[in-house]
Amino acid sequence: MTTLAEENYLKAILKLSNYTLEIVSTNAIAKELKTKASSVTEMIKKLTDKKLVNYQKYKGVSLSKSGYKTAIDIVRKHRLWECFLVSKLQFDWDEVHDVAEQLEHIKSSKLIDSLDIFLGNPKTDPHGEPIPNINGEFPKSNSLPLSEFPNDIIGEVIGVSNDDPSLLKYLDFLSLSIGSKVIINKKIDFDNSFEIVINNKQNHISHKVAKTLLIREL
Amino acid sequence: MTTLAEENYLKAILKLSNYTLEIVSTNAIAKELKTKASSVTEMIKKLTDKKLVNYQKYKGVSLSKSGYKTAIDIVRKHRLWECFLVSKLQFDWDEVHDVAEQLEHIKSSKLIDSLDIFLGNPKTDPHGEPIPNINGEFPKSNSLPLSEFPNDIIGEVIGVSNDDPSLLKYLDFLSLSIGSKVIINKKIDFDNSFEIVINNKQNHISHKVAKTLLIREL
DNA sequence: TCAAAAATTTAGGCAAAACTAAAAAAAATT
DNA sequence: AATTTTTTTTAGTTTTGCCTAAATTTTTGA
Ligand SMILES: [Mn+2]
Ligand SMILES: [Mn+2]
Ligand SMILES: [Mn+2]
Ligand SMILES: [Mn+2]
Repeated sequence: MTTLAEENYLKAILKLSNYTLEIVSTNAIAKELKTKASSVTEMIKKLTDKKLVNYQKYKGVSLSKSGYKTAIDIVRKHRLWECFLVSKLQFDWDEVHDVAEQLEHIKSSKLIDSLDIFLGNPKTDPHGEPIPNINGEFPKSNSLPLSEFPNDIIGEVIGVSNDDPSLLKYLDFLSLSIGSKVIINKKIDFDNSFEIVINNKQNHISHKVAKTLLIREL
Repeated sequence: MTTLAEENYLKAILKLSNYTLEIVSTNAIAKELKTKASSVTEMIKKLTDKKLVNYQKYKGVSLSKSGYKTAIDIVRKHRLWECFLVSKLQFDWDEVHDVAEQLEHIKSSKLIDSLDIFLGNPKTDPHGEPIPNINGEFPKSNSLPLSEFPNDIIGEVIGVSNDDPSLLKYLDFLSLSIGSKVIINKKIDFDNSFEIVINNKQNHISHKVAKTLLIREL
């Protein structure tokens, strides 16, 4: 049985490894979890004892098979609960993340699998992020961050890879949502920002924002 | 902010005080929470510091106004989540308690109030127990435990005051559910058991079971 | 009323998960 | 290659919530 703290570490490692079994550094985990490197080292030892990660002193840590499955399950729960909050309880997309951070730790496979069915087996969460299925497999989609998308081509926003409410509220302000059509007019070299057209209206966005927008060619 | 352990203590005290501000003993709490009296004493001190209970050494503990409200909120959450599991996710009534024990600790008043609306403001949970409203008030109902109900009078089962799955499965086996009609034929003095008619079928139940059945005169 | 029994509290520890400060290893620079 | 900087680990504390054993208070009942 995994503790809440262990689950949060596994989830952080999964995210930092870009959802693979790549090696992740102690410092990166500490930063992600807003904790100290020494705390991370201690927890990694516990996770190693439980065979949830592979670890070599000073060399970093990677998820084991079972650690990966555990972490994916938490992401599955997080994203399904976000769907529930938006589609059944009328939450806005910027209100769901913090509650889902709590709900993702509820332990009951019957609960989450019933919820999945109740929601109609959604493929993506309210931010367009893919939901692992009951076997832990992702529907991989062919998208690029807007920051890497070519100029002058119509793209569709299919997701936002960051659940920070301040970002999401800003996107609302820009009238930018899942399904919006965008075209990059111009990349500004000086600060890596972008002139873009969103639903036929001219806008300017920073590199930091552009990185979070997942775009599919139309 | 209350911790999970604190919430479980408050809930236990509320239950043992019969949902009043009555004084409760250290040992009773220890038994309810399957912990040791010494642990209870320590926790009571913390709850006292937080002004959630009133306490005098060796004299027992009672909920304060704010402790009562906090405890009632947890009961409200517990029972609403049980409703959700049964009415939306098709759980059986004996499967919901353990999951609700986890869900009741999710912190978000928007979540629970939206859930209440989503469920249509139910007045009772799947076991017939009353659900406090958004202001923490119970709909008080005029029911008696079957063990105190008079003989030869038709009663209706309106609730079960214990969520133990083994009890609930046994009631299923007896075809006894919320709404069932019952008549006590005979009280057996030797073991305090009962001969009763459930939906026109003759049965025999123990005192322990009879105490959990809440009956309303028809 | 007063000793025995029961209930409760105190004292002293333990494990989980965090922290700070110091030591050690690895990486980057000169 | 040697030195400085950065990263990581170790050592020693803290807090929360639990435990056992011992001490104290209350209750029981002879
Ligand atoms: Mn989220
Ligand atoms: Mn999301
Ligand atoms: Mn219950
Ligand atoms: Mn119930």
